[in-house]
Amino acid sequence: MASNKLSRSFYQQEDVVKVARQLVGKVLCTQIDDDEMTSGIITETEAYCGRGDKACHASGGTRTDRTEIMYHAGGVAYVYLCYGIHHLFNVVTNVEDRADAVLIRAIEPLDGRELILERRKYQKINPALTAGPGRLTQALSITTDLDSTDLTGDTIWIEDRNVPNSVKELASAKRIGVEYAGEDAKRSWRFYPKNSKWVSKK
DNA sequence: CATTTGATGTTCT
DNA sequence: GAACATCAAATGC
Repeated sequence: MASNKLSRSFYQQEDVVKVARQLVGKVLCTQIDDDEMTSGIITETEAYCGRGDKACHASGGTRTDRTEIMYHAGGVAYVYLCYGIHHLFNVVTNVEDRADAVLIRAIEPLDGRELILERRKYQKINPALTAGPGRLTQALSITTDLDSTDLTGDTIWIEDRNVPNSVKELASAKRIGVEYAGEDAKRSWRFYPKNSKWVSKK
């Protein structure tokens, strides 16, 4: 069966907010070492724009060792450590030097559910398992080791399986945890399916 | 229930 | 030394 893996041209679209919308309902997959493949339906995203968005790590065109990968052409992973504990996964978008990215905040488990439960030390499947940016990376075994990984490769990738969520009505809201960004904190650049349980916060 | 707090490490000033 | 795109456990109603 041919896989509908998202192509480089999908990630290189110029409107990062549009990409964030389109990613809801797509399927994020990881194949780590010799583990079984794990995946989940993306249920929550946030857009970060390199130009004119104070909430973005690369706002104002600042380049540091950490943010350098955000200036890469779209289609690579940006993974960083948050609060010393959590690995947060972003998709770099747009063409080279724009530094746009989409943060994946929540998924609904699909493939490899038993392995996901094991990684999270959970007994049952419920939203607390994978709804939250630090939770889903643990579930899919995404760490900063995977920073800069090419999303068209065989370690982390995103597929379009035309799952029902992809046609649900989307809700939007302010981004989480960016109060420091002043006026930019008010932008409604967070997206999730209306009525979905697999969302970190309403 | 809601709210607070402690854990934890890298980056940047 | 402060800040940080968070989470889970503990405490307060």
